[in-house]
Amino acid sequence: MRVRLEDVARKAGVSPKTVSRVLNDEANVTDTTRERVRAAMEEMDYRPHPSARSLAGNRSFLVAMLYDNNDNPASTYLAEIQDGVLEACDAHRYSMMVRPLRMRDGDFIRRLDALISDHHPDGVVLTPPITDYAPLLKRLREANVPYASVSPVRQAKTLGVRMDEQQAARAIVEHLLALGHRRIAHVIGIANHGASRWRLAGYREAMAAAGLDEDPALVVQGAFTFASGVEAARHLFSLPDRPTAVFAANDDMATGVMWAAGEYGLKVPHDVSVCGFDDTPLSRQLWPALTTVQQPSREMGKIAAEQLLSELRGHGTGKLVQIPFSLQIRGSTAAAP
Amino acid sequence: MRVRLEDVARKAGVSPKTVSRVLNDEANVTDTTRERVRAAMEEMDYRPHPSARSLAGNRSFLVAMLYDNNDNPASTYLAEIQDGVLEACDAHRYSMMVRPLRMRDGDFIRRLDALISDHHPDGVVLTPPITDYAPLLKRLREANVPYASVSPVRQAKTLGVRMDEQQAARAIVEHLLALGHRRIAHVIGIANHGASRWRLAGYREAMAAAGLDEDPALVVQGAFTFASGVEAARHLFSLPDRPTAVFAANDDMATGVMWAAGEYGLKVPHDVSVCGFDDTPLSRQLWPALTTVQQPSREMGKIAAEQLLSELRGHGTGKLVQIPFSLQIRGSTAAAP
DNA sequence: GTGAAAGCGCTAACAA
DNA sequence: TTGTTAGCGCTTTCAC
Repeated sequence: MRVRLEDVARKAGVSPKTVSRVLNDEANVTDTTRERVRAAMEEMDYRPHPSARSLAGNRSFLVAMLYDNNDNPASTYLAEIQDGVLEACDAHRYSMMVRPLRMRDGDFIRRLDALISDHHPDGVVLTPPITDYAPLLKRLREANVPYASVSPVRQAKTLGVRMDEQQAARAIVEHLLALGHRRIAHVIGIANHGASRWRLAGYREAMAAAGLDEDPALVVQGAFTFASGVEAARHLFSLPDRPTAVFAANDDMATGVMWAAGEYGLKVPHDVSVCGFDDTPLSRQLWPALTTVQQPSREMGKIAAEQLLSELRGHGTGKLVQIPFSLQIRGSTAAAP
Repeated sequence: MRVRLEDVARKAGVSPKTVSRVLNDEANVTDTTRERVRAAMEEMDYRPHPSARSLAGNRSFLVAMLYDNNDNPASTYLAEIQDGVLEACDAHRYSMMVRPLRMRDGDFIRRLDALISDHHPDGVVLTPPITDYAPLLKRLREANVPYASVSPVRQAKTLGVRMDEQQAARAIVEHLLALGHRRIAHVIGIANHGASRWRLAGYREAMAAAGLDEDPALVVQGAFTFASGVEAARHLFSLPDRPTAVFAANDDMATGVMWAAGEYGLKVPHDVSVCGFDDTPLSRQLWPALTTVQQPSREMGKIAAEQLLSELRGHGTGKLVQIPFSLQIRGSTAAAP
C-alpha cells in the first residue's frame, strides 16, 4: 500500500539509515549512492510519513504563525502574510498552522504553552503587534522555540523582515508638502504599536525638515479603525483653522477621514487631501482612490518564514531583511487649496 | 520531562491500554476507572503526543481547509471562515491546516494528492467555489476523505452549512421595490458560482412577483471584483433609460457601482440606490454605507467544521445546516427619484 | 472490563 | 561511508 522508507532502501540496495540520510540531506553519503536513492524515491513516489518522522526525530516540521486577531482590523493584512508564510513553508516541505492569540486575554501564555506542548512547532512566525510582547518572547526563549518576526520593533538579534516605515511616512508627508500643504494633520494608530510610532516619527521628521513647527491640535490619536478615523477627522474639521491635508497612519483610518470629509461638505482632494498607509485593496476601491504607502505583506510573510526556516535548517543563519517601500500616489491628494 | 501515557497509567494504577481507552472515549471502562484515569491525566497535565497517536492509530487529527484564492477577491470572507473552522477544530482538539488550490491550474488534483499523501487529513472543509468542483469531489471520495462544505450547490448527501441566498436576494430586491424602484438592475457574479446563480434567481423571483418584465439590458455580467462592478455600472449608467437602483451580487461590485456613479455625476442614494451582498467590513466604511445582506461567514465556517467533526467522530452524523440571513439596510438605498 | 505483546515508520546512537 | 540495534509514544490485536 503505502511506500515506506524501507521499501525505498530495498529497491536502492542500501540500508534504511542511508535512505534517511538522503532524505534529510545529511553528509556522509557518496554522490552515487545519493543519486541512486533519489532515483528510487522518485520512481516509487515515496512520501515520508510526517508523524513517524517527528516521533522518531523529535522535530515536527511544523511552523506556527501567531497573530492577534483582536487588534487587527484589516484582516487582509494577516491573510496576505499568511499566504506568504505558507508559500515558504510549502517550498521547504514544512507544514504551517495558524494560531490566534489575544494579548488582552489573561490566558495568552497558557494558550501559547498549550500550542507548544500540543503541537511542538519547530519555530513560529510573529506578526504585529505581538512581535514585541515581552512575555511571549520570554516564553519562547525558555521553551527554546525559535521565531522570526514581521516588522518587529526591537531589531537586535531578531530574525525576520522589516520596512523602513519611518522613511516611508516621511516620504508621503513630503509628497503633501510638495503639493503646497502646510497645515498637515496626522492621525496616530494604536499607541505602543511600532507602526504607530514609526509613522508618527516620520511625520514629525518631514514637518521639522520643512521648518514647520508642530501644531499639537493637528496630531490626534486614533486606533487603526475606520471609526476612529471618522472621529479624529471630525475633530480636525471642526478646528477654526482646519488642516488642508490629513495623513492617517493606516488606510482604514484614512477611509474614515474621507467619510468625515463628506459629512463636513469637504471635497477630497479639492478641499482636503487625504493619505494613508498599507495599500490595502480598499484603498483602490475608494473614490477618489487613496494615496498611500505600499506594504508588500505577502512578500514580507514569505521572507520572515524563510529566515526562520534557514535558521531551523542550519543553513547559515537567518537575518533581519529590510525591504524597500514605494509610494502609491492616487486621486486623494492634490495641490493645497 | 514529558508526561507520557505510561506515566499516567502508572499513577492511576492501570495499564496503558486503559488510559488509551479513556483518552479516546472508548467503551469497556467502568466509570470509576475512567474517573481515576481522568484525574491522573488532569493532575499530571498530560498531553498526548499527536505524532505518536497518528502513527499508531493511523489517523491524523488534522482537518484541512481548502480554498481557491484566485477566484476570491474578498479575502476577508475566507479569513472569517478560517477563523470559524479553527475554533471548531480547537474545541475538539483537532489541528487545522489551510491549503490554497487553484481550479484554473492544471495541477489541482496533483496538489490535492500531495496534500493527502503528505499530511493524511482526517477530513477537509471546502469553501466556495470549489465546493462543487467535480474532479475534487471525485478524488476525495476515491481517497476516502470525508468533507464538509460551506454553501455547496449540490446539497444532496452533502455535509456542511448553507444560507438561503435566493430568498435573501429576493428580500433585498423587495426592499428596493418597496422604496418605489421599478427599473432595478442586477450585476451578476462569476458565472457558474452557486452564489451568482442564487442571487440572480432571487432577483428574478422578486421582479416577477412584482409583475415586472425583465429588461435584459438591466442584467449585466460581472466577476465579483471591484473593477467588474465599475465596468458593469458604466454600461448601465450610459443607457438612455438608466436604472434607478442597482443590486450587485456582492459588496465589491457594489462598491464599483458606487464609484461609477461618481464618474457619471450621480449621487447615491439620491439619484441611484445601490446594494450588495455579503456585508464585508468594506460595506460599512463606504460613504454612504452599503445596504447589503449579512452573511455570518465565521459562524458558517464553524458550523461546517463541526458537521465534519461530528461525522469523523461518529457521534451521530453530520448534516447540512441551514442558517438564517438578515438584511442590513444602510444609507446607499433610498426612495426612487 | 482489562492487560500483554507487537508494531506503526522513522531516526539516534553506536558499531563496523 | 555505511549498517545495526533500539526505541520514539501511542494503538492495535488478541488473550484473559
